[in-house]
Amino acid sequence: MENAYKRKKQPEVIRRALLDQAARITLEQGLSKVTFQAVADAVGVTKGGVMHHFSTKNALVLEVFNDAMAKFEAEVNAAMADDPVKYGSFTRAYIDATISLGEQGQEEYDNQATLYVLMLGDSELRELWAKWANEQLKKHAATDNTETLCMVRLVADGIWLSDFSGIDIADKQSLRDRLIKMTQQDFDS
Amino acid sequence: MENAYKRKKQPEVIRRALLDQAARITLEQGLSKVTFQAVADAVGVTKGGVMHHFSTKNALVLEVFNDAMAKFEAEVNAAMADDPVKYGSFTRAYIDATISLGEQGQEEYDNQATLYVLMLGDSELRELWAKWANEQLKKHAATDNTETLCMVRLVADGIWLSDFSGIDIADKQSLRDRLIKMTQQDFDS
DNA sequence: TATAAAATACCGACCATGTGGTTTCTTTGC
DNA sequence: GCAAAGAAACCACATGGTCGGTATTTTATA
Repeated sequence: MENAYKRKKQPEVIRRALLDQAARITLEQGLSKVTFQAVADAVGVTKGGVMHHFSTKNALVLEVFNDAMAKFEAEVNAAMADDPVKYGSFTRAYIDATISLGEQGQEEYDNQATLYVLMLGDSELRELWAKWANEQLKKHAATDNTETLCMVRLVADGIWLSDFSGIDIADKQSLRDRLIKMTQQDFDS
Repeated sequence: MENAYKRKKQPEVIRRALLDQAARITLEQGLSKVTFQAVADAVGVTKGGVMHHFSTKNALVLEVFNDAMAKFEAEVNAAMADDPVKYGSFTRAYIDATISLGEQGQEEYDNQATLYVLMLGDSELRELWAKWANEQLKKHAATDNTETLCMVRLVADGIWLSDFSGIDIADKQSLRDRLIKMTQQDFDS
């Protein structure tokens, strides 16, 4: 990204890079460090360049959030498509998308983290998230509405939270297996 | 708090008010709105007054965080003291402290929320939290170390997260009862 | 116990800097 | 040629932080 004016213009590529870097800075340094300048520097563009894509900081953050939400939704949908069983399929997909077993080695990009960090810090984003989540709930009510399945998803959330904050979980793999088992049978009868 | 210079000096009272208001602003408007000026205005004191108690913004936020952690610890300890059964007592106390059943009506001050919001937004606070939490875990390993109990606490975390972000939970009371039941018997045997 | 001294609590004006945002201009691509 | 992509210089302003002052409280001293 060195040569400034002369470089080939690839707005889509730049836009993606801006979103990615903004998300990275959010996670690594907190929302307050997500400034136009910082994002611009990270991508190798000027502040004006960033503002061409996202006219205000709120717009930028909102897009980062929507992007993370879309990725999460895509992940869930993909996992559901691979699941032959209907009962609990959403919950199993949720587990897949939420619990990372990657041990170490840079768990790619944790868009779940982006989602939660942004949402917990801003009440407007929180509302967006709640709306989206409640819609999902309703959408999969037919197959994933039992108390046990709900609880399983809550455990998944809890695991993510612990993981992200660095709290030790004895045997995550075993716990995950247990959760999956809990989705395979109607405990609530 | 009207008369400025002449008013009686009560540093402890002011300090408490500063911490409380800073926490409130954190929850209601986000960390970025927690400025010396805003906190000062909320308490009825000048910026200089705030800075006398907390010399830097980081120091202020750190104190707010420590304060919330202390409150949480006190809440857990109090609940444990009232519990005659040893097995799972920490987990039951954790449930008590984490899951608010207050329906509506201003759930007093949600210091759990303060804790999480601050910690998720700042990696240093996250480390503090992880350290504290892992210590608690170790401290109560004798009575609360089974996978089931761990899972129960994770559900509690999940419930808090859902609650705070506004996601509907079908029957929280019933779920809570179920969690409590899960702490009363050694399912892992 | 009276009083001087030192420390504390707090105010209010000030400053440097970074930030979000505006504008103008150049370059590229169609 | 024209619209989009992006650079570059600019501005207003809020914010974190400094500083010197004043009132009150505590401590030391006699």
